[in-house]
Amino acid sequence: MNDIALTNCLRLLQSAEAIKNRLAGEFSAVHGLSVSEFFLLMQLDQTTGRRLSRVELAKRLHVSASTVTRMATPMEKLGLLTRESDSRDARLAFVVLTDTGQTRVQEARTTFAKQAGYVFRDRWTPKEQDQLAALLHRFVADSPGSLT
Amino acid sequence: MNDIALTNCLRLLQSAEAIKNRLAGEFSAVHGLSVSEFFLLMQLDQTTGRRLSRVELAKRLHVSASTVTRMATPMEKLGLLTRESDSRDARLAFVVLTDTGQTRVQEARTTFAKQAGYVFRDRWTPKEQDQLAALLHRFVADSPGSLT
DNA sequence: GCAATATGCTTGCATCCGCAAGCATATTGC
DNA sequence: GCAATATGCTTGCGGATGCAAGCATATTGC
Repeated sequence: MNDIALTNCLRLLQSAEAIKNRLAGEFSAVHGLSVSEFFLLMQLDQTTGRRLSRVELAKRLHVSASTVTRMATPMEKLGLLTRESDSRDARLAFVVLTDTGQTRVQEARTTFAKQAGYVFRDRWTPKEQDQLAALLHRFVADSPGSLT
Repeated sequence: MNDIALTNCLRLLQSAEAIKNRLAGEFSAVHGLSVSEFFLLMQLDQTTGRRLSRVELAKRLHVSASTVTRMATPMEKLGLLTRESDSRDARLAFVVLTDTGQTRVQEARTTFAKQAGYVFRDRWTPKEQDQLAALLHRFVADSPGSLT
């Protein structure tokens, strides 16, 4: 009845919803980026060469390839991203973070960290936050886009 | 730079994405319910009287009121839900779980618990799962739709 | 009592996203 | 080498959802 895994699953999903809703509003207002777009830029920023193919990006963001295509286009027009092709494989179309994009994502990261701080600070001690980080690490450790 | 709250925020959101994607597929195939619909039924099942107003349901599910309207209609047609009105306030339109709906949600809950078990069992010991539950409890404790 | 405001619900519109199909290029089997 | 298959990307379509507007009912201020 009160299965522990069921409970954790529900709590995890509900917590994520609450966090996302809380962050989304003011975050986009400040930097002109949605949380999804911010995650895309973060992935590139933490990759050597600041470039990834679109399918790789899709895997890391847990979205479809078409979503990556549609997310990248407007950000290219804003100058945050560039498109590059591979000389050896003409199918590949890399998404590359520009200098402008890097500046923007670092500013956004500061805001994000501050907001995250508010969310966690009132509920958990630093020690408990470390515990939580260790437990959640198991989940993201085996996926390539851990972002930490 | 490596702010602990930022890390936890990212890990929590990424974990939720991974879990949701993993559960969504086979879950809907077995019971004909999306995860969102299952959550809606769960909320009603754990409420005394098995009925909630639409705005209250919207708050607990972290969705808009219009989404509740559009989610409830097809489930009424399937006989899982009924609509009731309040004799004292004609604006209210309660969403009520039927006996059929209760049977269905309990079956679905079994499947959900089994899937959740697979997700957690391989990564965490029972003791660690208890730790995680305690930590996440802080997040959902103050919201009315804790579902636990 | 009546106007002004608030609340609950629904609907039109825009947006986001996944799926499937289509196209281009690469790799494999013969 | 060439056909068959696989891979990467884009686009059309449909589903889901939030926002703002609209409608019905309740409450408040006078």
